[in-house]
Amino acid sequence: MSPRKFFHPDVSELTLHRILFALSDPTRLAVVLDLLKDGERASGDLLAESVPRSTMTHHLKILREAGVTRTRPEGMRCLISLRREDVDARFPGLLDAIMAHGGAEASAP
Amino acid sequence: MSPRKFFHPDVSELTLHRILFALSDPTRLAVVLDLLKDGERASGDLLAESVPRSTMTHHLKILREAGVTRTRPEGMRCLISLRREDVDARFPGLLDAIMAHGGAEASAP
DNA sequence: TACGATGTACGACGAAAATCGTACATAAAC
DNA sequence: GTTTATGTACGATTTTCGTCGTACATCGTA
Repeated sequence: MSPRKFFHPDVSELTLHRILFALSDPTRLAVVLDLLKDGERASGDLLAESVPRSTMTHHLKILREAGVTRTRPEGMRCLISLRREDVDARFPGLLDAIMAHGGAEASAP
Repeated sequence: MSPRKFFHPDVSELTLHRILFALSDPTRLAVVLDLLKDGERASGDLLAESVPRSTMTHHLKILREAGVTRTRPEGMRCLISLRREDVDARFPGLLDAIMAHGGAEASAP
């Protein structure tokens, strides 16, 4: 009965165009802006009102496999956080620039 | 006999997710990194060896309509440049972060 | 004007992505 | 063990994207 496992790429495997692609979808960008503002959040609380669960799972998988987020199971739920240090280490200033933009288009599509 | 015209979005119309999408394709990212390094360049000189002209036109159109680049006709050719001030005004630090990454994945796909 | 050079428009094709319903898996509580 | 809450896996569908050939437009020059 192993706990749930999630693949997370190593820092050295992060590529710029993959990260940019992950952030180029309005829904995923809104998620990341939420995380930048509020820190770790339960996946079910992210845009819960406007996106079906299976769709959110899909987007979170893309963010996770691009190395942008970390998924940590906690009981029944999943806690999502940014891999800020990792992304910063490889692409310094990128998340800062995105966070600086802030809530201007943080709403869901 | 009007000269060729190209649509360029106003600074206020730039959106983060559109810009990130424009930069998320390896070919387009390579073009932008070239422009960051060398300044204005003729479109025909960009990745000329590896990308057919109609394909390059397509990518340059996406970059231009996202507000990342400016296209300026000069005789038979088209000179492409980054709209650095405009992108910087709206998303400070974004291009800096991308340029900092530099040539690590500047090669074509 | 006719020609060669450069770039665009358009269309077709295949690949990839976004959405989401349903079925299944996991974890906690009863 | 059963139930309930949460999230994933899978598949189907539709849309979008990337590629590129061909035809056309623009520009300079002979």
